[in-house]
Amino acid sequence: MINKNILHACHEEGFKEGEVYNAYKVFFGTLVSESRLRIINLLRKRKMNVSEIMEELKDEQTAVSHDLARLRKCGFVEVEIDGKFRYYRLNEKTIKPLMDLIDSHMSKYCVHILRGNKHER
Amino acid sequence: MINKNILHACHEEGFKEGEVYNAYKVFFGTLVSESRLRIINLLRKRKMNVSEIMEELKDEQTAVSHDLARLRKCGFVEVEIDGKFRYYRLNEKTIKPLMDLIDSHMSKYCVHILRGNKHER
DNA sequence: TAGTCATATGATATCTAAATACATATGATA
DNA sequence: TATCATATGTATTTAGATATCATATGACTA
Repeated sequence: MINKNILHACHEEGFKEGEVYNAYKVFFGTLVSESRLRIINLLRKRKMNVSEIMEELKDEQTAVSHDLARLRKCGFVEVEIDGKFRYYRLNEKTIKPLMDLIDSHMSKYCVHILRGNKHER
Repeated sequence: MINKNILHACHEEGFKEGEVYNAYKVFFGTLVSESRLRIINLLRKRKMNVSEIMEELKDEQTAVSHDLARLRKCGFVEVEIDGKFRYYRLNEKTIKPLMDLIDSHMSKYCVHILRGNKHER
């Protein structure tokens, strides 16, 4: 079920317009982070536990856990507990297709963004 | 054509890994702005010129133009010049389906984000 | 059951980047 | 040439993110 409008998504839940926009800000803000993008990118291949992610990214445990907390909060990833390990997987339903779409967009506009052009009148 | 990986998008263009992630940061950073989200939301309905957008959002001309410049740069919108007016339309190919996907994601997770839950163990 | 491994959470300080505001430029039309 | 519609440049303020450190928890292990 696709919503016609950003606001429809949460309005029914009783949130005000400004609050809904805040949720979108938190959601997109989650992606304005190289380390979180790297995690997402890793998880596109397979599920991984925290130690594996740390190893791949050569990053600190607290940093990785903080990033994962934010990703979880926004529904980018899901956790699966396996003994003392926690395996993270990408949200297949929405985030996987989302990232595919964005990659396809970026394959066209990445260059434009990086070159910093303002106009092409 | 869908890319398997964030990096594939721009690697062929000769950009380094860090640069590619920067482009993604700029892209998503564009969406961490209530005013820009409002503009996108407006343009989902129909194309509009700058004055019309100003009127709808009750915002200053310079503010709106700055926002539009950023949206243009990242490929969210396209311009169509009509005399002294400039009509903006949403990028139909990628951004429209993208926003639909995100809305559908948010209809599920918006509440979770707004409540600020960290965990649901 | 104490220890340790895997992971999460909290708090704060620093740094970056974004919103704001103001000045000015440009291109089209009347 | 004056005015309308819009774009661009830049400095200031301010919010938000990253980094770091300290600590907590839950599970397994000797």
